[in-house]
Amino acid sequence: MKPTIRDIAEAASVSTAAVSYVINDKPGVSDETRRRVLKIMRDMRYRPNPQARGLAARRTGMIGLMIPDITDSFYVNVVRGVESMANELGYTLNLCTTHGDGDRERDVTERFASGGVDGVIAMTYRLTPSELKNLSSRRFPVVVIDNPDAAGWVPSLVVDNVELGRTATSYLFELGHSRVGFVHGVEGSVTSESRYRGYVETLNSHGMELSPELVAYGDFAYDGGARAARRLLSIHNRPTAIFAANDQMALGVMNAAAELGLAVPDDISVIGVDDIEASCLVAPGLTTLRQPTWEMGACAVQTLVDILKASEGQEQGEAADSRAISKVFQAELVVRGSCIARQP
Amino acid sequence: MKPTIRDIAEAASVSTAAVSYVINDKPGVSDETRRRVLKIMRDMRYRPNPQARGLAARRTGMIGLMIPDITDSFYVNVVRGVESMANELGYTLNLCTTHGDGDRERDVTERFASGGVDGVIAMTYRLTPSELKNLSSRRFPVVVIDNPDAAGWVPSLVVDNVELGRTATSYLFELGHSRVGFVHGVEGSVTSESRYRGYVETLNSHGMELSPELVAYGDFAYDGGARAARRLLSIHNRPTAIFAANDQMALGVMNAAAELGLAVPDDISVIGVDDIEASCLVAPGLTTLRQPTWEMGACAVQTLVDILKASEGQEQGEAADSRAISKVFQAELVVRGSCIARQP
DNA sequence: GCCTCGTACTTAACCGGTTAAGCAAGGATC
DNA sequence: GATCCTTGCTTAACCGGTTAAGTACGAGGC
Repeated sequence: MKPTIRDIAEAASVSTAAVSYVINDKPGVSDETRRRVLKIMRDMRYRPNPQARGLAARRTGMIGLMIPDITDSFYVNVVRGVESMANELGYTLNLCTTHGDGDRERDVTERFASGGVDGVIAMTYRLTPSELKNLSSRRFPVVVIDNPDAAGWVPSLVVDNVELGRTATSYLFELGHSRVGFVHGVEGSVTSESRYRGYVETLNSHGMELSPELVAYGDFAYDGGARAARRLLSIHNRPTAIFAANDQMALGVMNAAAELGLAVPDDISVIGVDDIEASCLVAPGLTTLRQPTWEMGACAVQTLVDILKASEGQEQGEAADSRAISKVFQAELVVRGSCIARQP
Repeated sequence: MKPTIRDIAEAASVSTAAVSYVINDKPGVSDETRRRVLKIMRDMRYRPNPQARGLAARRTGMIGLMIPDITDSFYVNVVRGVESMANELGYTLNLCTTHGDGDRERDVTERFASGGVDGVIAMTYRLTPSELKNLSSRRFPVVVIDNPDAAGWVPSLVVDNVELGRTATSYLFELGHSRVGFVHGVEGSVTSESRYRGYVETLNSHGMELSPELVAYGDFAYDGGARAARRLLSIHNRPTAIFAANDQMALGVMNAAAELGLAVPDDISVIGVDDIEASCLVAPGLTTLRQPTWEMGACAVQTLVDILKASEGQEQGEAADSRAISKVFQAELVVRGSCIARQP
């Protein structure tokens, strides 16, 4: 059987308390005893039981991570950041996927909150800000990523999608394109709407009016992008560049263009968002906007752990500075071959 | 503060033991009391503390999941299967990525074994079979996925990569191709070697000799595939079809071919393995072999939980049927546009 | 009427740690 | 020499559950 703290205590002829102090690097043990105990722990291959530790110390050393879909590279990259930082800070991850189902999200958070984890990093679009707010407290922090609605209610990390839209559109303008199409994601998506706003703002700042025939709806998937492209590219004064709200759609646009006999980038430039793996596996490579997903994941853990650390000090529980910290991240342009200067 | 079992017991005027019996659906409580306790639990929004439960019952309800890389779609799809089934069976997941680092793998399993989880599902190529065997026991089962070396030592789930190689190669032969190139992954990869064996066997069964100039090494990545393709396609009697050991390389092959002025599939057919997202986002779509990743993930959990259940009965610990169950899965051909019958 | 047995509980030990409080010994302070 | 800190430990309560063993009570058998 695995050795327990009692076995170690016995072997070292000290009390379990002393061993506990050694384990946790607390004062009150002489250097000599400390060394002896450490040696015995090593010799007996002792590892404290995390459950018992957690129970007594009221911490689990685990962070709950809730994402809609582990297939989507956006989330996956956030997970990587979370994993890295969590690991560095001595936490371990409890992963749950929700498939964007609100009930499942409630279920999972409930389970998390019931003592399974010390805090939660959530990517959710279904839970309302007040639900999140209710769940979250100083001793059970919830950090939300990529949900602008939650900002102000709970600690949040978001990408500035309006600015992202501006960056993408400005880039195309700088290349000399003036008729730029836009492909939305699913209708009602806050993310897509924000990118659209950046698009419109940039048009306006260049003294242009929005042409409704240059805007189409996709569904964030390849086929939707292709459909939208067939629409946009069949109008009489067709755009010379298309900005799609994500890469899957952008790739759909590229292939639909090819089917229509239009070469990318010579006849039409295409830009996407996300920098998914496929974007550098196609020819020409897709120019896109990379969101700092890894960084956000890492930052989320950092934020969570900071709150946890802060709560250790004061016993207040709720009071004090309960305003939610929000952090805004900017996307970065990744230039590949799918956009070129407009042919004169 | 959150209610504990004592609060419930008090509110229901029974002992904590009675409440525990209710929680765990055990006999020894009258229907009336049971109902009363259940109602109170609901009213007080009581959820038993998983740590305390685990400590007392010697189970955590968690499964450790160790994968090399969460970016690779093969692993991700396994994770999805694991997640689904674990969820269904009432287990929660503890995810760790190792980046294929042996020390980290040892570290993680060590941590898992020290009481964090009830069992482990591991995708590892660094730990030796005997290390795995040592780690694994009836009360702490380890199920290994995709490591043929481990089969026979611990319960294992593997894909029949030789058969996969045969399927891919036969398919190309059936389309009339007789000069078929092969692109290896990194040198020494068991997976790649197995696929290669299937390739060679199929050649032989069609009465052909292996032509060494038709075999090249990639590195499982896009660039390696492209490099290999440039080699294979520049020989004087070039292949009419290429079988790459994974999709990333196959896409590299496709693009390199295009750069050389060869059309896919008209001049050259290409087949890959894995069915990554990009494979259906390119034009033409990449014909590939899909491994039953989801199914393997789900099956791994099933196997693990079966062993756990079985161990509850007998107290033997080690003895009895300690032979490792192994299960072999077959890949499935996914036909898209990148392979066509050889032009006469 | 007594014994036995099953049912519906309760009691209390235990899981493996943490931690507040207590205490003995030795040195400094006055 | 009595008092007061420190230092270095030990004791024991506690975290929130589970579970073996014990008990009280009513029904059934003889």
